Amino acid sequence: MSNGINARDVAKLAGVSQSSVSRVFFGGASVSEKTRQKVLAAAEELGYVPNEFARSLITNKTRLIGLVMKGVHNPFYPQVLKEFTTHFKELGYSVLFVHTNHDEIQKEDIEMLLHYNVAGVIITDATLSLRVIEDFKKNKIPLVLFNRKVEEQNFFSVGTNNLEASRHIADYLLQKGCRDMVYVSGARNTSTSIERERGFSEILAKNKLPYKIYHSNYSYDGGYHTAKTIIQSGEIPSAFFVANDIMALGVLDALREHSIAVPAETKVIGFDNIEMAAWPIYNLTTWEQPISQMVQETVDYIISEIEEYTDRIGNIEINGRLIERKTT
Amino acid sequence: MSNGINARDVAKLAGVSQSSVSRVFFGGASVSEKTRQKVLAAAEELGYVPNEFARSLITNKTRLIGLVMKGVHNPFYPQVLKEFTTHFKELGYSVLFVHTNHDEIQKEDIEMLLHYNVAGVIITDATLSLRVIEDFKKNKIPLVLFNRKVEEQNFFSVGTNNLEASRHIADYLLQKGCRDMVYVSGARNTSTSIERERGFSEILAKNKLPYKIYHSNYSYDGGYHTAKTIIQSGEIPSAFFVANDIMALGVLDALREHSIAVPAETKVIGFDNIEMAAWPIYNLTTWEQPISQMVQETVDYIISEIEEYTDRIGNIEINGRLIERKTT
DNA sequence: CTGAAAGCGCTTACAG
DNA sequence: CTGAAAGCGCTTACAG
Repeated sequence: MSNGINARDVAKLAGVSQSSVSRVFFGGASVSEKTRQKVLAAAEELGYVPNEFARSLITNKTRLIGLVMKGVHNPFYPQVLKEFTTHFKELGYSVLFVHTNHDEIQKEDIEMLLHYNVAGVIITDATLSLRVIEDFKKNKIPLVLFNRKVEEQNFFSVGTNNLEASRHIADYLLQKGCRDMVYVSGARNTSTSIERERGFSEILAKNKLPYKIYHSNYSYDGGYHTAKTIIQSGEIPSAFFVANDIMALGVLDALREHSIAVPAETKVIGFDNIEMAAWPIYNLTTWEQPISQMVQETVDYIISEIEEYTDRIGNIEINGRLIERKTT
Repeated sequence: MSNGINARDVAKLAGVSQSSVSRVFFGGASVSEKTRQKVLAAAEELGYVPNEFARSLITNKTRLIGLVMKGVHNPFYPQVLKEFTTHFKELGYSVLFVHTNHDEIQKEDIEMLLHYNVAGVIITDATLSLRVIEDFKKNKIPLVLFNRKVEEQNFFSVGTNNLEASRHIADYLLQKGCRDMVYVSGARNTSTSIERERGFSEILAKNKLPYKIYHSNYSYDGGYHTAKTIIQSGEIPSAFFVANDIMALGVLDALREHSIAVPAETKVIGFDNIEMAAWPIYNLTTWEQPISQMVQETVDYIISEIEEYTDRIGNIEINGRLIERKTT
C-alpha cells in the first residue's frame, strides 16, 4: 500500500466508487470528465500512487524487464545498459538489473526473474543453458540474446553482423599491405569472438595467407598480456585484429611500452567503437557496433512479444562500419 | 501467475492445504518434515515459483532496491552498480535500475520507485530536491545518497572523506615542491567537487599560496578541453589536482599532445582510483575511494532501516588513501 | 458512465 | 502441526 493511501481512500474523498478510481488510473476505460476531475483532485490531495503489485497480480502482467549483464568493466556494456533503460522508460517499463559473475547465468538469477514474472528478458554477455531458455519459454517470457548467439538457434538474438565485419577488416588490412597477421580472440566460446575469427580467417585463407590466433578474454589486461607475450616471442606481426576495443587498448599500451610504433611497425584494429577508442592517446581504428539500432530491434521484439507471444525465433544482424583512425 | 502454477495446484498434488504450501515457501513457520517433503516434491514436479507480487501485496514488503544513476560513462559508477547488485543479491534483494539523464532526478523516476514500493533507494550521482526526499520519508522508504551529500543534511549519506583526502593531496603536492597549482573541478554544485576544492584550498591558504580553479564536468572531454585551455593560456601550473580520474585522464592526454612531460614539467593527481588509472600508459597518481566499504555501509543502513524504520540521519565518511603512481 | 462484486495468489491470525 | 477463511489493492466482467 505504499504510503497507506489506496484507491478506496481516494474514492471516498472523491465521492465515487473505487471502480471509478481504478478506471481513471488504468486508462482505456470510459469515465466522465467530471468524475475524472474529482478523482484526480482527490488523488493529488492524498498523494495516491496505484500499487503496481496489486495491478500485476490481477492483470498477470508486469512492466519489468530483466537485463542480465556480466562485463560491466567493458564500457560497451554500461552504454548498452543506459540505452535499454532509457528506451524502456519511455515505454513505461522498468529494468531489473541482474549482474552475474559467472559466464553462465545462474539458477538463482533465473528464479529471481521468474519470481518477478518479468515481461521480458535481455541477456547480454552471459551464456545460458538450453534448460534456462526452456524455463522462459514455458512461462511465455520473451527472451533475447543481445550481442551473443548460440548454435542451436531456438530463440531470438540481436547483434552486429560479425562475419561481414571481420571479412571487411581482413580485406582492409590486406589492402594496407599486411601479410602476417594475428587475431587476438575474446573469451573462448563466445559467438562474437568465434564469428569475428571466422570471417577474418576466411579472407586470409582465400588469399593463402597464414595467421596466428592468440586466445584472450575480452579484458584490458588480457589484451595487454597477450601482446606482451607476442612481443617477447620476437615476432611482431604486421597487424593485430583484436576482438574488442578494450583488449585493443591493452595491446596498444603494451606496444607503446616496447616502443613499437603504430601504425608504422604494426597495425591494430579493434571492435565496438567504445568512447575510449576515440581518445587522442589511442585513436584506435575499429569497427563500430550500431548499439542504438541493436537496442531498438531488441526493444521492438520484446514489446511485440509482450503484446502477443508468438515465440518467434530469429537472428537479427545489423551492419556496423569501419571507423578509420590512426592505428592502421 | 507466472507459469500458471500456483500454490493451490501444488497443494492439490501434495494432498495438503494451500496454507501449508505457503508455510513451506515462506519460511519461519512450523511445518512437519513430512509435509515439507510432499510439498517440495509437488512443487518441483510442477515447477512452482511463488508469485512475488502476491507476496508483496499481502506483506506490504518488497525485495526491490531502487538504484538511481546518471554517469555510466565514468567507470566508477558501473563498478558501484556491480558491487551493490552483488551485495543485495546475497541478501535476497533485487535491484531496479533507474538511469537519469538529468542532473536532478525526475518526477517520473520517483513515481516509478513509489509504484513498485521499493524497500530502499540509493541515489548515486544525481541530485534530488527536498520534495523528493520528503516523498520517500512519507512512504517510510529508506534512502541513501551515495557519494553525494547536501547542505541541509536531513537524510543519510555515505561517501569518502573528501576533506581529509584533498588536504592530504595538497600537502603531498606541496611537499613535492609544487607552488602554483590548479584545481579542475567536477560538475558544479556537486558536493564531492566542492569539498575536494575546500580541503585543497584550505591547505594552500594556510601556506599563503594562490591557486586557480577551472570548472569542468567530471567527464573525459571536460578534463581534456580544460587542460587545452590552460595550456593555451601559456601558464602551465606545477600541478593539477583534478576532481576525478576520468577527467584526469583527459588532462594527461592533452598534456601529452602538447609534449608537456609529466611529472617533470607538471604533475597530475586524480580521484577515485578507477581501473584505468593503473593502466601503464596513464599510471595516474590518485586517491582511492574505498568503494567496497562505502557499499557495505550503505547496504547495512538500508537493511537495518528495512527491518525497523527509524529515519536515522547521518553522514558516513570513509577514509580513502593515496595511490602514488607516476604522474606526481 | 457507474457501482457492487468476484477474484488474482499469496500470508497469517484463528481454531482445532 | 494444519486447514478454512479473511484480506492485501487492484481490474474487469456484469448489471443497471
